[in-house]
Amino acid sequence: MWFKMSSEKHENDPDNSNYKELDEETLFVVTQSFKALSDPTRIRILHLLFVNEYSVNEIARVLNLKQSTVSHQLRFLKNLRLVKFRREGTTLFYSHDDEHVMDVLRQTINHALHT
Amino acid sequence: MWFKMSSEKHENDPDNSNYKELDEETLFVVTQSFKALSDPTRIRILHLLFVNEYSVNEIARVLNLKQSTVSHQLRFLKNLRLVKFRREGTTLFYSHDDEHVMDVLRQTINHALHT
DNA sequence: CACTTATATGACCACGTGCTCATGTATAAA
DNA sequence: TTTATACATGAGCACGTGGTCATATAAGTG
Repeated sequence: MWFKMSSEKHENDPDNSNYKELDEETLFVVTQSFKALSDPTRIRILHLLFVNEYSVNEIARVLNLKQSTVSHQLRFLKNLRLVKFRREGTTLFYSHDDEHVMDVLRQTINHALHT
Repeated sequence: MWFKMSSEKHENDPDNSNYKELDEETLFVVTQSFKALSDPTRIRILHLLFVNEYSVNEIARVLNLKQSTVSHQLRFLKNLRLVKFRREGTTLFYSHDDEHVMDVLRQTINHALHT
């Protein structure tokens, strides 16, 4: 026996009044997450942080970026709680802090590599 | 018996010369994919296209957007091959065309909804 | 305290992005 | 061919973004 799902098409709902939009807050959160991943510098930083923690200067040296550039981007990522840091003397070691976002990044990189 | 993995830390590679950066093309592709998802209007459009196909005017009406706005964003998404369309008379029906990106979007929306 | 090292921050600038208006193009009907 | 409908496109503008330089702050050392 077959049932017609209301989501199959919208021919029974010509005005599409049945469609449930994303609520504003969800839309904002999702947008922000992807915005964090929409810049090559931030992706390079997060990619570096997949496995290890790194200090600001290490990140700058390995990725050949200015220290201030790295600091700015880390602040951006920190505000979105995608990275965290621990202090050791005057040095700050940054590491990733959002498994879900790192998973999404990992998936997308792997997908890009295998196509 | 325990082995020390080289990826455990980078203390055996102080200059981190062992680190393999993302190649430029992969970085570009990944960045572009996320850029497509980093705008609320584009997310709303793709979210609408999760299940059904929609004409340009339908999208504009349901999401309360100008027709030209929708057209511009659809061109953007089309260039990245995230959507496709079929013609029926003068009407163009758009639908999604990249399962991976739609999956990533679905995951992230669900994650945002459940936190 | 002064001095060094590591990082953060603010001002500025060049560039990118998204929306709107006006207009162009394509298909179908009369 | 004219007219109507659906969609695409270009120009212009307001705003956002990322990098750089200069400078500030913070912690450690002597």
